[in-house]
Amino acid sequence: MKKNIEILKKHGLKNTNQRKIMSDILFAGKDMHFSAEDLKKLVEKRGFKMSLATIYNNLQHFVNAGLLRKTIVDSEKSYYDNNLKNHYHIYDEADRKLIDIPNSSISFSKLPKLPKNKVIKNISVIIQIDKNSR
Amino acid sequence: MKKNIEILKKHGLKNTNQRKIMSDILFAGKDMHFSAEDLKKLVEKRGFKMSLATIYNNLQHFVNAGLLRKTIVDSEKSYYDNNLKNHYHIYDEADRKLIDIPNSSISFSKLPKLPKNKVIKNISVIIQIDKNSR
DNA sequence: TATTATATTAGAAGCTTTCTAATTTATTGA
DNA sequence: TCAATAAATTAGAAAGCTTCTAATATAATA
Repeated sequence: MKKNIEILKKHGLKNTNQRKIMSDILFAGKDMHFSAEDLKKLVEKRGFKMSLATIYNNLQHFVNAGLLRKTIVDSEKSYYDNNLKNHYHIYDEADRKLIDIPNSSISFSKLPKLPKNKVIKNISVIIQIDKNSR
Repeated sequence: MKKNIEILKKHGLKNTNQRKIMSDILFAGKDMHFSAEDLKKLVEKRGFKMSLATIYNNLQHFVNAGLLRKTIVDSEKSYYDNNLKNHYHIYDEADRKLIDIPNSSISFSKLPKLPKNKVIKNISVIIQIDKNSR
């Protein structure tokens, strides 16, 4: 896919086979949440081999370039999100699944005063669902 | 401190030297955020030795017993919080510090509809402060 | 207080993530 | 266009964080 190569170039990232493979999966247009290991499995499913280290390194580059987001959900593992629109998450502990919810579905009527000179970068809201509910 | 021993007993936790040491630090009445490694340093500062594994194991037990909370802030490490009152967090990326903010300082005017039969366990709000603001 | 059952400790093992030397890709100049 | 040089990338190895489990300690029972 030519488009993906151009996306990489535009962000100052060298165009390598490994990145092309990752981009084909990540920028196909479907919203997804995944760990590095998840992505490795998807790469292998397509018949390619790639070191997990390479996947980690490139995910970091993609995040720095603004092509992906690293989400804060779980303290055991890092998860990435290719949905760049501002949004919140519902996290279901039972199946460890993250569900995107649009920005418009949560509103604040009150927010705290910040320390002097501090600026909000992001507000992350995670609604945890009880493991025992079903 | 006798009180801490009783807290442990009340929660079905056996009374060991290691837990007494941890309790003396954690339940002294001061709100704190810390990692397992942080706590190990505090233990050593008091002149005791304890395996990091023991600290991890016991932190988990304390969380299960409802004496501590595991917070979701950083995907690199687990952080614990001895403040059990419902509250939210401001996370300052620059110095990697968490600041507690009381429940009353944030209000929602709108929350999303949940999937059928699912019940909210917790809403975690983290306000990330921009690294470059000062 | 001795015996049996249960829980805890901490070294070792297992994940997840980062580091760095070898390699690949891009750039420059002829 | 092609060789030489510079810069970035790959992936094995190392490091860091967390869990597992056999040996040990604590609690329960008689």
